[in-house]
Amino acid sequence: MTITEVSKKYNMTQDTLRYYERIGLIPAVNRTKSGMRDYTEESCGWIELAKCMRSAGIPIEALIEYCALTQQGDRTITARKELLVEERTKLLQKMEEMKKTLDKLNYKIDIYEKAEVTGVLSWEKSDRT
Amino acid sequence: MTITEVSKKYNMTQDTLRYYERIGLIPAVNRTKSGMRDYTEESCGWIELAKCMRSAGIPIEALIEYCALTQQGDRTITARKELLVEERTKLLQKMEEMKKTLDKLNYKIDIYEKAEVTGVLSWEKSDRT
DNA sequence: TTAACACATGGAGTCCACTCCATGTCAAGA
DNA sequence: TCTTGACATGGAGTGGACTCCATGTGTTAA
Repeated sequence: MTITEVSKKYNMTQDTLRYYERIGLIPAVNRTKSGMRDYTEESCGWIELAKCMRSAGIPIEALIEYCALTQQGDRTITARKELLVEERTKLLQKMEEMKKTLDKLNYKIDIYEKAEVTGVLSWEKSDRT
Repeated sequence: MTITEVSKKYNMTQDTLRYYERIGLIPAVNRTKSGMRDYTEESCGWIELAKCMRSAGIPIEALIEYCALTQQGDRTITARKELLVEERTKLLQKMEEMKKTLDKLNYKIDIYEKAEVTGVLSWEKSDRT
């Protein structure tokens, strides 16, 4: 696949695709004799993984590390697993933060909705923010 | 409360506290006659809200807007509610993305754990990333 | 009253993750 | 063959969110 096709498939810019490859977030992509990128099935798998991880805010540095480990063969399996476990822990923490924020948002929206009907903002104690 | 006390209470740097006030993410804080910040209960409420919202990645711009609306009185109640609803929608979307990523992470960690025992990476089809 | 330390301000610097640009090569249709 | 549009590379620029710094004033304990 050409870079244009991949960028359409995953809805990512060509610049981002080249950037990810350049910094080693995905392994080097195959080239045609003339130097054009020719994405394989496996390249696409990496792109998809990168997109998924980045969409959840997993830092680029961790993904570069993971990609590097992968290219060192099966002896890095434990290291890779540990890296992923660590990122999972951080992700879970972020999700908890977001859940708290969601609750706060729901609470405030509820107060505002009531106020639209009654004309009165019924905040709890000193919570007039 | 002094800025040092507030920064300890919320575990935020004084620089961040001043920064938030400077950009209007929280309303202007009271001052002593000599110009030192003197945080009230309500100021603290704003700090807490800012910290909570930012920890979930709500953009600073939206929070500045919300703060500005709040200072324009009750006639902005609907606008404030709509702003919060919009941010809630985005937050929910992010949480879904994260859930997908979490599933992927769990799947991969599982494969790596099995590989540590069996010595074989049992990826599905072309999913060797 | 005088070190030593807290606080204030405005502006510069940093980090992350892209995104854009200049310049040059390659390819495919008129 | 010529031209136009896709692709390549290296490097510069951008936006968001802080974080640091220089300089000046305030405060307080010995």
